[in-house]
Amino acid sequence: MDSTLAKGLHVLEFLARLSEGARVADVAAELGLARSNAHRTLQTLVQCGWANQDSKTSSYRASLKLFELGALVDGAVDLKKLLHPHLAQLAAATGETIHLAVLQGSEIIYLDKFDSPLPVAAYSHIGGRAPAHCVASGKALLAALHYNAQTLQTQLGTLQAHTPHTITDVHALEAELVKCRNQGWAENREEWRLGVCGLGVPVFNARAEPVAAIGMSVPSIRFTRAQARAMAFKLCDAALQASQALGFSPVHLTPTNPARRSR
Amino acid sequence: MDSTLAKGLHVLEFLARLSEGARVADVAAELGLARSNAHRTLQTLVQCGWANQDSKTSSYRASLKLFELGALVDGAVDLKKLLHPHLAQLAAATGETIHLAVLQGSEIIYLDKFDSPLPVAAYSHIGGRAPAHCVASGKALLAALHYNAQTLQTQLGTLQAHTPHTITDVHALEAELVKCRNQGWAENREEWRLGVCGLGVPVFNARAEPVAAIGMSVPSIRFTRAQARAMAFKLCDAALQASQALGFSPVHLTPTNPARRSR
DNA sequence: ATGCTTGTTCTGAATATTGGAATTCACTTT
DNA sequence: AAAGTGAATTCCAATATTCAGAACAAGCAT
Repeated sequence: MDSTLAKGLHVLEFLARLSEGARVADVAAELGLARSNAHRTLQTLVQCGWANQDSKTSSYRASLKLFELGALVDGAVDLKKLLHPHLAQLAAATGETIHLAVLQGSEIIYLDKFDSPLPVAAYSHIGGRAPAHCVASGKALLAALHYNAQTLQTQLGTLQAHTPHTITDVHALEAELVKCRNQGWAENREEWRLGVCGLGVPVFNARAEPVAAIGMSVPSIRFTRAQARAMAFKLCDAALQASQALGFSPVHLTPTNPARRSR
Repeated sequence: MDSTLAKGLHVLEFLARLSEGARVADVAAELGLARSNAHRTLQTLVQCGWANQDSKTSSYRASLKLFELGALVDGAVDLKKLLHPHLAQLAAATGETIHLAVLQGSEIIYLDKFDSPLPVAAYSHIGGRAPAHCVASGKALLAALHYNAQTLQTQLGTLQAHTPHTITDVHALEAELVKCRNQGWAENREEWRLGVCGLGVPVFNARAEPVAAIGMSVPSIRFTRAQARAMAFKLCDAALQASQALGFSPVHLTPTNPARRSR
């Protein structure tokens, strides 16, 4: 493994996550490097265009190259572009916070988001992450992937609790996912943040693979059983249309297909 | 300069710009590396989470880490978040394609975009770039920065022509920028893409520095003098409100301030 | 002025990287 | 089934690179 490259990537990530500029000493201290070492690494990042150096304070920050390339990453770019209008429509129809998420290891990453005009505890942003087992989008994707307890264990590791309602047992999670598949959508009842509930439905591509999930975040106040059902139906409709936008065709469904669901 | 880091960054950029996955041999050939060298570099990227390797085909592609960090880059994140609603409103009011851009060297980068429902030659996307001297957003920013011919020359280099209408002389560009400052907005009359015109107005932060531009792309068919003026007024209003959202205060304007403009 | 902090440059010593060859692997063809 | 192909991966000794500490420079506060 190229340690110089690994070190440079860590420095870049450190810069990106910092909103202010970082000085050489900051970087050296944070990553445990010699000052001279940190200095040369930062200079390399600047010369390659991945960071900028403020000419006055000589502090460094990540450049827009990261933004530019981030916007190009495959999987994000296509999904986001194709599904954006569907999310917009759903957001307009429901007035709730809607997001598009994909699974990455044990977490989901939000690719796109529409904020509700109504006051919601806004806790996610585009590019942000959340543990897959705590949120509706994540559970929808895990359910669609038909993971069993064994696979869940290896993919997610220990199920960390984030509220008293978080599911922390793999077998309980497996049972929950079965329920999701049966009812056609996933629910999150304050399992990630207290006061926030959610719904999630998977989106399938032309090969009927679950590639993303559409999620909705709702304050627990507005999340009665009847309201949840009504929202879930809208969400399922939107997700089906989104899947079709990706070339998914419901007629291909077989009894063993993860996308099968009844209403 | 850390050559290993530079090499790794090039590989990462290559992966990001590619929509399909790349094999070891592709990377090696493209960047002129030995296969074993390319292999280790790619493995390092995977281990650090910046790339994924397809377990079937063993091909590599950039991971969502790039997307995640790209969404965090300062300057992009704040501007985009704060100005998004203003762009949305403008897009809704005009029905034209609206974008938010910042200056980066000789080019502008699109931070945000609203597509027009009307048929437009859509040629830009979020994260995409365009030469600053050819587009209205770019000219608005250059004008707001009060660059003279000398500075323009060093910052932009040779002014490449992209259509017969592109301004390729620095002194002509300088004169054009004066005109922009006087009328309060910048225009692009098919200087970047034939058939596409545009308008651009700078957005200022609390220190009255031009930090971004709001632009509008319009097919040349709909771009008569009267229509352009009407749109430009709306654009100026939106840009002023956007500037105020960043803490800009028009009362601070002085006669020498770049933001001064009359209507 | 003087001392403190921080960025940058310089150096030999130590170490990681390099690229060609050998090996394994996954498929395809005979 | 066996051999053949093309690619990914592993190995290894030569070598070029990086490392860490010290020295230097520059800015700032005391």
